[in-house]
Amino acid sequence: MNIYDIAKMSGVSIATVSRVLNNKPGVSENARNKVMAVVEQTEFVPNQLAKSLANSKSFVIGIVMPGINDYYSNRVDAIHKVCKEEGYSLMITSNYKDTNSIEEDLFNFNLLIEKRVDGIIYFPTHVSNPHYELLKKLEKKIPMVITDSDIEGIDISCVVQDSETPTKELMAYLLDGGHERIGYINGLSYDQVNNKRYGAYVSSLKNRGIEVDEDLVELGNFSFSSGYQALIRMKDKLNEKGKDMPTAIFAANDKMAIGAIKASKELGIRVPEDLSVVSYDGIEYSEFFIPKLTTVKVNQYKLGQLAAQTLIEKIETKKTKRVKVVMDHKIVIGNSSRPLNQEG
Amino acid sequence: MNIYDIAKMSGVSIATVSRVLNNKPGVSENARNKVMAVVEQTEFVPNQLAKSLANSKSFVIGIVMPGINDYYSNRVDAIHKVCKEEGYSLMITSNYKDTNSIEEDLFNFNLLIEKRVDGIIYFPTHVSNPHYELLKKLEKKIPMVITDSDIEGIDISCVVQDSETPTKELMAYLLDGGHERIGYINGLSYDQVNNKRYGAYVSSLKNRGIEVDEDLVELGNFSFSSGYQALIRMKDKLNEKGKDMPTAIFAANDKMAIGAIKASKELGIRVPEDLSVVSYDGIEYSEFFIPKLTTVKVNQYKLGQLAAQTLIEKIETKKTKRVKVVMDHKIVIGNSSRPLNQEG
DNA sequence: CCCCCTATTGTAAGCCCTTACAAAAACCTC
DNA sequence: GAGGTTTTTGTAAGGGCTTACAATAGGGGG
Repeated sequence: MNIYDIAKMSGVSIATVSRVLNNKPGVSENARNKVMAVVEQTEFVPNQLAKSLANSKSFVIGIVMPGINDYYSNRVDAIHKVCKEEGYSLMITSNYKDTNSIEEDLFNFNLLIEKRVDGIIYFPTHVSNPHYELLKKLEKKIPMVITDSDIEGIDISCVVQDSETPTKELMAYLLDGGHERIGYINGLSYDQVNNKRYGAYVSSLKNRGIEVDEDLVELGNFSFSSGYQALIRMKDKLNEKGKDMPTAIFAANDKMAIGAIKASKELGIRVPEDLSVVSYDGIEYSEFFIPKLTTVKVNQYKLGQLAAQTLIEKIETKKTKRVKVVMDHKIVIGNSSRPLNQEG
Repeated sequence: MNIYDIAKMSGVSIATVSRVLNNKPGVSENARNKVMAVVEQTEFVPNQLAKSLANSKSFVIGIVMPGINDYYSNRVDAIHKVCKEEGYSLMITSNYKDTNSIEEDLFNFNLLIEKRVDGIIYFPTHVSNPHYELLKKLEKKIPMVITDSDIEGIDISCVVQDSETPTKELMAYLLDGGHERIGYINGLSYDQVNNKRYGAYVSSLKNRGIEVDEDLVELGNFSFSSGYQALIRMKDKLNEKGKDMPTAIFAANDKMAIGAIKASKELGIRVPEDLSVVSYDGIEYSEFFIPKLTTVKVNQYKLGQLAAQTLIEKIETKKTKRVKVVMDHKIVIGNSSRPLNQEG
């Protein structure tokens, strides 16, 4: 069933059918009615592939992301919503290699380009040199927006979180509260956002004249259990060296903070009485965890909206000006932390 | 840039180019090399839209889901992984109307059909009469697999959880532990899975000769805060009527259980000492929440895998036999519950 | 009733592929 | 080298749509 059939059945030409189907002017009321009647009766569904082919426009937007997980679900939901409102569909590709391999990102980009998506939203985590080369090649091939990473020298708009300011604010909160021995549970080292957070942690300490103690820094991978284990490792290591536990810990994300608090409880360390734990992300759980987390709430939903809007604007206006959108943030003070000298 | 250009540049015909591009036999080594050289040099990317049009096969699978959220992310991730391995891409559509409106589901189905996806995975929540009509129409139009709901009289394969057995097992655990006043925090009433859980709760009580006390049943909407509020409402209502709180509560999902536990703590009700809370889903967070939840772990990842495999098999073999796959489950006993008579 | 202008309609080419079928080339055999 | 096979190659039609442009119909004025 195609427009030739519809044309025949309604006694008009395919051009007229096409015009009716696309609500274009220049069709008599009579012809329009005849066509509509046949379309309804036959439940005809035009073939978008053919349409896209003829128009060189697919009305599909692609996402290249590290994995479809709870961390990204709000962001993707927002992207989908905006796309839908603007008439676009969403094609999602994600990366299954452990290392978020560049090969697989490349594969995903090619897939989307072959499918002739109108634009791509990229959630990079790594930004290595080969990524740079890859993006450099893509920058003029297809409209694109990057989230979270701002890559210098590449003409691609981005929507990013300001990772430094909130980290500094939260560090100031701890330091002002009298904490000086502040540990850190770090995330994966290739992650640009993560590294900025860590960098701000280090500089916050230095600005107050506090030396960074390597023994207070543990590495995790953003998961609950890695936070759990990181805390246990930290405790063991400090024990061994005869050092005290820190009075506060900054975890690079909420999940690791939760894991660390769980481990603390099991080790008899009370949070926040003995140990303040603060973190980053403001995921939904952070509010319902007991204790409620002190964290930086990043509005993933808005981040997704902005990314989609930026991309669609780029697609539709063909504007080439690079835009950098910085998300606002919000510090949430919960019950997982408190000033050092507070009684209670 | 298209195959005509490539043909011209490499001095062969488009048929030969097409054969080379698709690794088809019957091309001389010489011709193949010439074409490959040009393809590499020009970085030519064939247009999948045209290909799909010519082949009547898009290698795209669509999902119609209620919303892209953390609950579904594992399932979607698994679907994507299987699709990718089998050479399919994924197009996601979700429903933004509060009520998961049938109109929007219909819109999404039409969108995917217009885009000529090869098959659809549907995550229904409602299954009302209009849904039935809709699916009845679609059943022969396009290969489809439904998750979670088994709809009688419709020739569409499904992958479902067994909601009743695990609920009964968990109820037996509570009842065997001496609990008799067992409350329930229900989810949304249109959700088939939810209703089966509730039904099993009711029948478990009846089988032990326990009357269902309506005052012990509260309604939530699966969110943390609805569980939180449900518990507070229950307490207030029981207070008013001069009744005791139940000794255990079955929450229709983990999030509501967590909300309820949070509310309990705030009201001075100790979990599990004063109140056992059990629930359903086994989300990642349930294990790291304090206390660790007693819950039914549903393997969302496997569910997604099975759904995708079932669909792809249907697409590729054109088999018409309806299949019903039932997921296995696992009861996880955590620290949010305990036998009534246990001291501690 | 003729002429001109506008509104409507249809034809055909184009978007980029695949593939059946015909044609040409290469290879064997005797 | 003729005759027959097999392999390679190319032409052209088809998949379903859009749209420029030509053709036709309809309307108004004189």
